[in-house]
Amino acid sequence: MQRATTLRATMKDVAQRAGVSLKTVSRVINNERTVNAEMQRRVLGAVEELRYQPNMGARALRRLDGRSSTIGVLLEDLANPFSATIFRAIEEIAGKRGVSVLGGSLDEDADWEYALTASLSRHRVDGLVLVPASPDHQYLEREKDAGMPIVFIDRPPVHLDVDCVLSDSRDGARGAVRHLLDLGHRRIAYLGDKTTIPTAQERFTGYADALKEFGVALDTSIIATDLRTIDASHAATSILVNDARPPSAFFAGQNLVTIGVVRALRQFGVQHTTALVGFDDFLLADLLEPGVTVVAQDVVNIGREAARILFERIDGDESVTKQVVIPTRLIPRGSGEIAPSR
Amino acid sequence: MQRATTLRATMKDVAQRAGVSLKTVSRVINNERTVNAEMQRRVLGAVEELRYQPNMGARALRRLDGRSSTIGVLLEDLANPFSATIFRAIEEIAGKRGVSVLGGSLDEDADWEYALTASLSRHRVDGLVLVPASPDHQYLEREKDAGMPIVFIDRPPVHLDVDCVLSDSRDGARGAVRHLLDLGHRRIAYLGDKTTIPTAQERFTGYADALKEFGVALDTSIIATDLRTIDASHAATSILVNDARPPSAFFAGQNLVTIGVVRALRQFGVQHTTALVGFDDFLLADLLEPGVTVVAQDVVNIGREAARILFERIDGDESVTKQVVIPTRLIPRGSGEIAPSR
DNA sequence: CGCTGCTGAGACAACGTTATCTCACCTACG
DNA sequence: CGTAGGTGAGATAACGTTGTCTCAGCAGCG
Repeated sequence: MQRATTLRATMKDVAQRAGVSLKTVSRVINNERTVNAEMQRRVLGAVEELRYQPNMGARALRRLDGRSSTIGVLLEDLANPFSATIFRAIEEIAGKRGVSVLGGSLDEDADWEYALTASLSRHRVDGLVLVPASPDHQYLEREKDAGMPIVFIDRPPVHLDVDCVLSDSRDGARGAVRHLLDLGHRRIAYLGDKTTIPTAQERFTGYADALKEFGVALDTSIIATDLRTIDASHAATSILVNDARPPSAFFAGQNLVTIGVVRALRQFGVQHTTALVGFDDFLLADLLEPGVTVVAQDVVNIGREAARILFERIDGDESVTKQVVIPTRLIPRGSGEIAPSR
Repeated sequence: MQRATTLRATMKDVAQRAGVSLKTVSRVINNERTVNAEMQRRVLGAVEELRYQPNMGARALRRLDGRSSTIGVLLEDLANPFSATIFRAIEEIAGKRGVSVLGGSLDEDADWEYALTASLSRHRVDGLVLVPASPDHQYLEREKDAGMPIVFIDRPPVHLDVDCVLSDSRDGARGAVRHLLDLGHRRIAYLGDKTTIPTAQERFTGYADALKEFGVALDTSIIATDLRTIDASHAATSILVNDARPPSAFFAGQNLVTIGVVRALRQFGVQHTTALVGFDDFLLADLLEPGVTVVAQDVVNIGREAARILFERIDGDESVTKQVVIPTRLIPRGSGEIAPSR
């Protein structure tokens, strides 16, 4: 079989063509200043003629810093807008530095997380951005020690000391529920994602905080958790809406959950009489009737901040690890401003 | 400076620990059968203890086939649902094979496409999936010749012979416009994306086809192109709606364009009297009032098919290049079923 | 004029793997 | 019992780069 690499020009080929030594080509490619103009010209000419592209793998192997010009980004699900927006923000910053991004979706599967981080480790990525699915992150200590900076997004690291960027979930949720309480609601349902997800816990805590402030007792009969899909949320909402004493307001702890609630409220024709505030904004929320009031996360900035920190670490920043909290913003659009009926 | 790679165990370390030769470790790692059980046990023990992870870069360098276990996926914009869904579908198939995916967004910028394909070439990706922004793809011939299979998505290759997967844009658009014509509409506006995008051209052609079938002449005063954003589409629609002779129906050639039309129709309160069909489905289209009728693309299958073909090529398939056309589907939801007013 | 120091360029080794070659050992056979 | 053939394992080279060492050539100096 033809060796695949024989098909591409190597430094050796360029050197031969330019009539210089291998090392001189390397010097030109790496912009070292100790090469005279004429030789440089000849080398660049040969590079052009042969369309030479340096082999990053070989370079990473030999270089002292071992950098692969590659980072890994593992998110929950690249097809959902939250993950996709973050990926895009990171990719943009990486691209400017000439760094390529390896991306993956974990789907809340811890084993898959172990598999993909191992794969990235084998590829010797220069850094990792992670929205973890696993409950314990100590296993990443080894990678960190091997010189791979890690930045967590959305969920704080457990048993691991690395940087983290997240929304102020608890505060955002508290604000949303206060907003409903201020309007007079006292029977506010909570619908949330898997309770193993720290952000979901935080949001629930914010919900509980607000109720407590107003002296309202938690009522487990109007609290539903572990809702992962539009359908699950739709089903849970349907039951609540048709209860003898339905909640006068809903607080939905996540994107898809919110959409499920919207669908169910409309199905039973109570969307104009039941209040709703959702956590996390989504496209077209303003065009529904009523518009959906949400606690918006600044997703783009979460991604940018994570990328910024990661590259600082890659560039040698050894300062103490930090946790960056990005504030949320309540966007009233109608559904959250419906007062309880008499 | 400490050499970064010194921090990670190498085959040599494993060999030493297990008391065997380097090559024996290599044999175990690569599941070669010519190693006896006892040695294998010792090697695997050492691998475990040292948490050895093979260096893919070094492996790719040395192996005859030069495979990096990496592919590149360059799409329009990873933050938009079309691109994100495709990326996810490809990533899923690649993941099952233990292949990592380098992703990038081109934003219709041809120069950025040249830069990113060059970067992927330097990383020696095993294959490339591309939604091109450039008008001419001959420059990729070199990569193809170097043994890098390429699959185009959504837009056919120009001056390059590679596989391609796309939706039947022309047929889908024709069907959508026929649908409106059948209802009696004769004044149907066309709003579309950049005319340099082949898919946009196809959709316009489908629009023109249908009008011709019904003997309706093209009217450039109700045709707007080069709309790239919700705002641009909103502005164009606003003008048309407020015209002395407004169109009775709109055909929107792309996702964001459709949303811009929806916004404008509602702003001027004509969403229940003006028909609308959009190309490409979007989340919540069914929850708007009226629900938005769309020509849905089978995005997941486009991505899967592209990945399938790419890996077949990587596995050595040398058959003649193919073009796979995935059919579209008209989903009536209300907005497309509004009859023209008398 | 001879020595020092600098500058530009090549020779060579090494990074972490795998491919090839070699060899020791064992089994089977005449 | 001697030899052919097979089998498991190590020695060595090579992949495409970059780091280090070396050296030729030359300017500057006493």
